[in-house]
Amino acid sequence: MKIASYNVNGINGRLPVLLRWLEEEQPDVVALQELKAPDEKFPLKALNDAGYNALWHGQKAWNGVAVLAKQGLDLEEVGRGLPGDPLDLQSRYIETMVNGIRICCLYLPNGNPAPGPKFDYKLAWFKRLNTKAKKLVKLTSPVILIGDFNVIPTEQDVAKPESWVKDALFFPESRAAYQLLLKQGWTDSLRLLFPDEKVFTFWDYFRNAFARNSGIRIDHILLNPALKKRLLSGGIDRQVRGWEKTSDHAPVWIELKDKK
DNA sequence: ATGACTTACCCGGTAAGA
Repeated sequence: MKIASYNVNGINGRLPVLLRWLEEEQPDVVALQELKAPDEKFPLKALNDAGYNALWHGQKAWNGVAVLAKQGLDLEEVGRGLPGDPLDLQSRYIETMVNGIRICCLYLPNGNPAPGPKFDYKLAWFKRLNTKAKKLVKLTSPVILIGDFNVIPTEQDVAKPESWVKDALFFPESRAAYQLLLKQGWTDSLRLLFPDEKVFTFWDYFRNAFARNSGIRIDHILLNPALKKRLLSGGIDRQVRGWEKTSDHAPVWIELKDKK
């Protein structure tokens, strides 16, 4: 089973790109972030026609997450939003089950400018995620934490570390929170598969960053111990970043061994 | 470089992204 994550940066604005990628790569499950669309504007028909069922948690103009699963797979919602904030106004988390695998799709706050209230919100949201993740990692059933974490974990995950030191994505507090998460027992699947390489999932629109491969790795697929042993392969569909009217992120994916 | 790009909003300037 092939499971992918893609920050689409506007699901309606990027719909042709999303559909082309689904057609070419045929992922079984997709976690989407940054829908930038309210629930009623989610392009369900186009996705159905492309062979996918969907569950989504949208919001006007910003944020928004969804899980797609190929028709024929069993897709069910477990819940949306994280505990710990009574208002929880931003649509950044949706949890689903797909054929027995718990898919937890998240879009962690960016947090810039840092320091400041947005950075405080990022760290608070991260703390809520880690509280939730601590329970999930212990499950004996398979669990995936997948999405745009807006964290550059280490210097290996950025082309030019010095140009990101004043950015919320690379602040010590953000990196520390991600390390705390891993310490719970999660496996960063792409880093496990590419231990010595610089691989990126985001290149900004400025300064011709993609052509210069001046990227960062911020989209992550974390596996609990029950799933780690089923990891076969993975990669980044970086060609998608070179398409017309594309997102500033590229899709990232893993392939899992089918359960006996 | 409170820069540069790109998009959603409502209808041209602001907010947000990373």
